[in-house]
Amino acid sequence: MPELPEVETVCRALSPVLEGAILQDVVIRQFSLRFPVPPNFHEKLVSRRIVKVQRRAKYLLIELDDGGVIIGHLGMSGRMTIYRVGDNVPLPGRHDHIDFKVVSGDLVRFSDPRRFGLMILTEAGILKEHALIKNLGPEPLNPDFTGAALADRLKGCKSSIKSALLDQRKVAGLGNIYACESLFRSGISPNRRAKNVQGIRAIKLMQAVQSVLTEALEAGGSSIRDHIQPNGKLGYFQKCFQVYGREGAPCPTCNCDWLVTGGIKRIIQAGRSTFYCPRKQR
DNA sequence: CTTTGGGCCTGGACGC
DNA sequence: TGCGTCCAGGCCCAAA
Repeated sequence: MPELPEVETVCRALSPVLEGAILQDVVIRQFSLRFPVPPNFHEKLVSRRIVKVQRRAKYLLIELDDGGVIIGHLGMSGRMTIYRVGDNVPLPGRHDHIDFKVVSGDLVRFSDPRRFGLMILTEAGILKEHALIKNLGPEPLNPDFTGAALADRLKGCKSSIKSALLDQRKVAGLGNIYACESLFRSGISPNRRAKNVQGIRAIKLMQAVQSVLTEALEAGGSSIRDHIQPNGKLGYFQKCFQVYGREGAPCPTCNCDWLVTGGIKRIIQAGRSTFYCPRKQR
């Protein structure tokens, strides 16, 4: 499911429930995720107080009062569901891998049918050096990540700009959907070499990235396939997609005759689908 | 060093 | 209804 806006939505939903809460029990039903859930996961968490819930790139970071940190990732199909005290908590299904129960009676359930997600432990003091964290690029919604900074990071990069946007070392948090949408908004061809996205193009791209992510966040993320917010509401940014998943549809902004042009194209780059308008994007 | 492609998993959509 | 095929928002890792 989740790219930056979806993970941020999850993070914002979890924060008021978990921050300050003491973990009463952690039930692990499935240890086999992208990386195994560590054997001491339960022991390290129970009776600890959660002090902070944060996001870095597409990772959730849940910090404990003893300096422990849970690194969580939702993979492609991961979901967090919040049950407030008194809510009816359904019996766990086969994909409900971990329950975090806090003393107030609230419960957070991690589910992930495809098990590409992960839930592991580290320590706050060494978090920044953790293999999963240390190579992450800057956060695109950080205001000091400018077009010039992006251009600098793309220097010498021989891959396509589309593939570069998916590289978490260059920009953290973009996935296939928001990479496609950002390129469309900025009028840049996904096939352009990344190193040639400089100057005004890089500025426009960075503005597009930030506006797409901000609007998606305001919509509660995109609900395609099974992504829903932890409160059960559907995000609705998928209604705003201009190219993603719209192969053959007329381009929403150029008034070319789409019966002639064929409208939005789908191509494969580095094994991933890219959607774009060849007329608007150069 | 950089870049690409395979693989990890399951479920849903589609064609026959 | 059932079966096979293809596809999916991510990321690690081996290979080129």
